[in-house]
Amino acid sequence: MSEPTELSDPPGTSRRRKPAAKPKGRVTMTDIARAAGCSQATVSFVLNNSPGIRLSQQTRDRVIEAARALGYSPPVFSALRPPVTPFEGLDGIIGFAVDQLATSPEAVVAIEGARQASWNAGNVLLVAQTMGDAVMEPRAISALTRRGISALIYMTIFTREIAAPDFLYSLDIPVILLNCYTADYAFPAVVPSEIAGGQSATRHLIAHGHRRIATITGEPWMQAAQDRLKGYRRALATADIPFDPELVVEGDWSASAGYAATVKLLGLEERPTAIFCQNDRTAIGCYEALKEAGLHIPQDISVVGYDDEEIARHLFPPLTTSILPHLAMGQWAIEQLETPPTPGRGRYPITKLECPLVERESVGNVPAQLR
Amino acid sequence: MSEPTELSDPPGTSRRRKPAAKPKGRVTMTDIARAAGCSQATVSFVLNNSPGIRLSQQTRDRVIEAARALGYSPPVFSALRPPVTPFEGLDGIIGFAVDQLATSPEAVVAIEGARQASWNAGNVLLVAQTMGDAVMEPRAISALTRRGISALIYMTIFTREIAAPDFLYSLDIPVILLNCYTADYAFPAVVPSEIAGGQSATRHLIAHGHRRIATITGEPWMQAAQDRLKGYRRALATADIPFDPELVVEGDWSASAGYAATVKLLGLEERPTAIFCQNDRTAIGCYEALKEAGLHIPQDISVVGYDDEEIARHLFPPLTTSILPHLAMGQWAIEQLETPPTPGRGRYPITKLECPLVERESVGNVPAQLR
DNA sequence: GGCGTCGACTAATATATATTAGCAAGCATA
DNA sequence: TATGCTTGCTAATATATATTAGTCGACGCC
Repeated sequence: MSEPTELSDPPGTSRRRKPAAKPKGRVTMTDIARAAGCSQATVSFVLNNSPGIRLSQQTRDRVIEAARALGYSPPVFSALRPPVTPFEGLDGIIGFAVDQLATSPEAVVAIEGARQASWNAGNVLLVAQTMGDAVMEPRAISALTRRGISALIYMTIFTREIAAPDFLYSLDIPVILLNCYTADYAFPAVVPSEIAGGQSATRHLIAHGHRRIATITGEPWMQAAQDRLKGYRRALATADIPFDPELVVEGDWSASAGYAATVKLLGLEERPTAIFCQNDRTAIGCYEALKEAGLHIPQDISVVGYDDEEIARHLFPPLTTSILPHLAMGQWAIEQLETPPTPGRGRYPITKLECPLVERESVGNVPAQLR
Repeated sequence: MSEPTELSDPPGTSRRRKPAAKPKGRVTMTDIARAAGCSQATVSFVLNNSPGIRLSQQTRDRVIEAARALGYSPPVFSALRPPVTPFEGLDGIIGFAVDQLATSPEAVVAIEGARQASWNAGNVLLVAQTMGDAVMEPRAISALTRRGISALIYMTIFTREIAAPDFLYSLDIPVILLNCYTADYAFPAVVPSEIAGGQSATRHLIAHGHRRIATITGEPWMQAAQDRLKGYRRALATADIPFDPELVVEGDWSASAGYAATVKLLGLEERPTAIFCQNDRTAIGCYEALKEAGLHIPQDISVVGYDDEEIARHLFPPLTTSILPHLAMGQWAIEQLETPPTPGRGRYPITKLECPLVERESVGNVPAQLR
């Protein structure tokens, strides 16, 4: 085989072949054999781990090393990637890449939504973490794609615009962005509608007669914080309540910042009758400061949070807060896959999903004496 | 192939071949071609999505359908699976199967531990959910194994003995059990040392002078609840404090059960000076009941929790609790992979990892008047 | 020192897959 | 009605991989 029909010298032929060459792109077992100094058959045995074949560990190692060095990889059969459409009883595999799994519960919630939505289709969700790391991310995603996935959902923990890594563009499967979006609208994308969320939280307070509504923000460079504040202002404007900068205190999403901010608000000449904490942790600190000040929630003052973290329902009184729609976002992402099989690369609008308010017991009407 | 060296009739041979047969296990493109009513070449074109080849969509569909129906799949060169040992600069893939991701944070924590441990080795972790479902589980795991994982970590949410699914035994990669174990000790397994955890939580209270220590259990059928209680009893016994059944109240891990149980304990003739809540949620309810009763923590009464949930540090006062070692368990699982390359199938002892106590501010010395 | 026989491997070959060349049907010109 | 071009496919064949049937040398053993 190696000597092209030149069968004049049987053994020790390896000396020839110097002439560069291997112009054909693919790496074959014969190449590996040459590199490892053994026969193609041996390579086949090693790579397949053929049972009943006895080979020295050395040879095995050499073959494997050579195979790796040459980048040998089995064929993929891209057409066999199962579809993601429901009806078929096939087990598709959907990749879910997220920068971090551990820092906040939202990623898991979105995964849960995606899982639920793909459940009846029998699709398996495979999750990889990119850690937002330039080295790990391609690896993680190629671990997903290498053996064929039907679609990729790409999520970030913080809502933001991203510069999608190049390889996302060259995948030949549908890609859905979750909680992030690209400037070029190249992929379907879904994010929470934080502006509307901030607005309806505030409106809820207004509906209870509050006019003097404070808000404690998150870290101001984060889009979520900006949008929630924007919603707050819109709600005030809609109700013809003048915006009072004194009532906006900058926090950083933490309970201690919530505490400090609340203390500050209570020190105001005319204190607010309601506080919109832009996340639940902030509300924890806020609660504590209010209780210390001897105020009762919601009789004396109302509080709303945001995010509907687990803890919100364990607070006393249970906190009215806005649900981050990550469950729905996960479902939405899967649904996108079901409808059109991705026609070319279009421009997709960014979908925003509502953050519904869960009413619990931390909001009441304005106390009579303050009305 | 099937016609043994009978080369007398070149074309149109397909008419023969009827004789049932396809005894060879493997499915070939020729099989697919026959099923789809086309040539092997066409199958190759379709499956490889060869560029520049024009084929009707119908034919493509038929081929793909046939390929699926026959279960065609590309070879996996098992020997090429990258090792899990650090040094090598190769990106291995480690599979992590867990029954559920969303129900509790522990799964994510264990994953995080595994990720950290495999980080410097450049290994990618791929997570799949089995949902404890007999149909989904094999699919999920085969989705992992099919892409050539180097090892599998199999985790359950609740600590328990499992009957490992058969296919776990026939995998040719290392399998590590996390938070579960099999009766036959066939795999390395790691679980939290709940007995020791319950013991040291109780001992901590004893060390602060408490003698009358109550405990609120979890759901009694769960192993964790049994073990934590066992640890409580051991600590008492060690300190020569008689066990008083009155001081053990059955809960169900929930805050409301914690509340009710605490109310009951406070109604006791001689009330406890400390309460060991067997999880943090129970402690939330406990806190509330104590506060309502006008008791201050830790001046009047001490409380410890278990699990170190996020919320524990936001309680007022921050709750002393035991850390579930899931992070360490995840790391441990990865470390097991690094040491011996799994010699045969041995019998592995179950490893138990400590649940260290985090001291915060909910434990104080016994109030003078009660001492 | 002749004789098994066992470990480690390869030559040759059987099978599977990829690719090239080109056929045939349809249909739009001309 | 011939001409040419496209679409859709296959026969034949080139390449790649899997498997069978050994070869070869190093023991071990009367």
